[in-house]
Amino acid sequence: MACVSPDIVLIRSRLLAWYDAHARSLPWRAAVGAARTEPYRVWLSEVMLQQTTVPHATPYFHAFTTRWPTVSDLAAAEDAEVMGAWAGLGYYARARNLLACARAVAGEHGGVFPDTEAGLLALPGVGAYTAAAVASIAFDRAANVVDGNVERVMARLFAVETPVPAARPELRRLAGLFVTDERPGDWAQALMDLGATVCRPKSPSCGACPVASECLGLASGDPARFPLKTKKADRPHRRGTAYVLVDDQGRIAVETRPDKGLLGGMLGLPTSDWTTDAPSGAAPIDADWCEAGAIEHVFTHFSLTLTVMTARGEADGLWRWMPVEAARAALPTVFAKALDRATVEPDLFS
DNA sequence: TAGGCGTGGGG
DNA sequence: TCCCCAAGCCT
Repeated sequence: MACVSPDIVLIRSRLLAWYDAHARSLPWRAAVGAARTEPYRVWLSEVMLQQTTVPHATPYFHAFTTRWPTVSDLAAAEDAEVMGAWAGLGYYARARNLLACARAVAGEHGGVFPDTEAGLLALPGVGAYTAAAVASIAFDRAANVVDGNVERVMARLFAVETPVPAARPELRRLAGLFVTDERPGDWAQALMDLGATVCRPKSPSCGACPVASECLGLASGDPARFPLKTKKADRPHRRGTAYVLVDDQGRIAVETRPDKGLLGGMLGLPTSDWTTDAPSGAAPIDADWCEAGAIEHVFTHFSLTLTVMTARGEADGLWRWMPVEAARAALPTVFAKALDRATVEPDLFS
């Protein structure tokens, strides 16, 4: 009864038929039967969706496409505008590369995206996945689109026992078995929709899966076991201090962080180093500092306890001073939390 | 190449 | 509460 080997052709036809009936309606996706989505919108959505959920990315997609309707509009934007608009979405190197890519398209390609996988791959912030996704979805080119969803679907269909990340080359090879010139963009999106809605990481709904009969993982009795993973190291903890310095006009001291590294290129509060040991170092300026408490924040590779100090001060030339509402909107989440904590201090902004 | 790089939601 | 994780890319 259980299949011995997944039938590639059968899986393709079943999954494309399932996609025709069950494709998700997403803001960056053309309606069924409509013209293809513009490359700009495909690219923008793909970058926003890197390691990011659809609900989180969606309002940002609307904000960006409203404010910058074309790639040339985006290319002409100020760095600080784009970084501020990205605040809260995370992985801020994406925003720096987004702008660099828009400017490359506007400046070196006449405002038109390259229409080949190789051409796309040469752009900043466009890796193997995004190049393949844009080539297939926007330009209808056959491409092997492999993201986390596709890896999971392949690992289950073929019951791959090698754990990731070691299994990645094999999972990519398996995904490549399905790539043809027939509806390449729909195939890529069908596979990702299946992974997102049916072949989910936890509790997959195999009863709703159009290719369950071909799945060796299901036949094994425990499809959720795939893909196997190697255990990752524990996350270290760091401590630091952030400073909220307020002048008599309700503005706060801020800085633009260096382009490289954590929160690179983003607006930030004055801060100590964040270290494994107890926080050390002097305040950025001499003032009557008051401790407003602490906030907890978790980054990808460490967690952080940030003590928040507040003081009134005079505007000077050492810091940039920004109205608190404007700063709040443009700060990455860790600093927005710290600022919110500071506002519990009575009279700080009065 | 393995590690740096955010955030918020769900089990 | 904690752990996992979501359409990766860069160095």
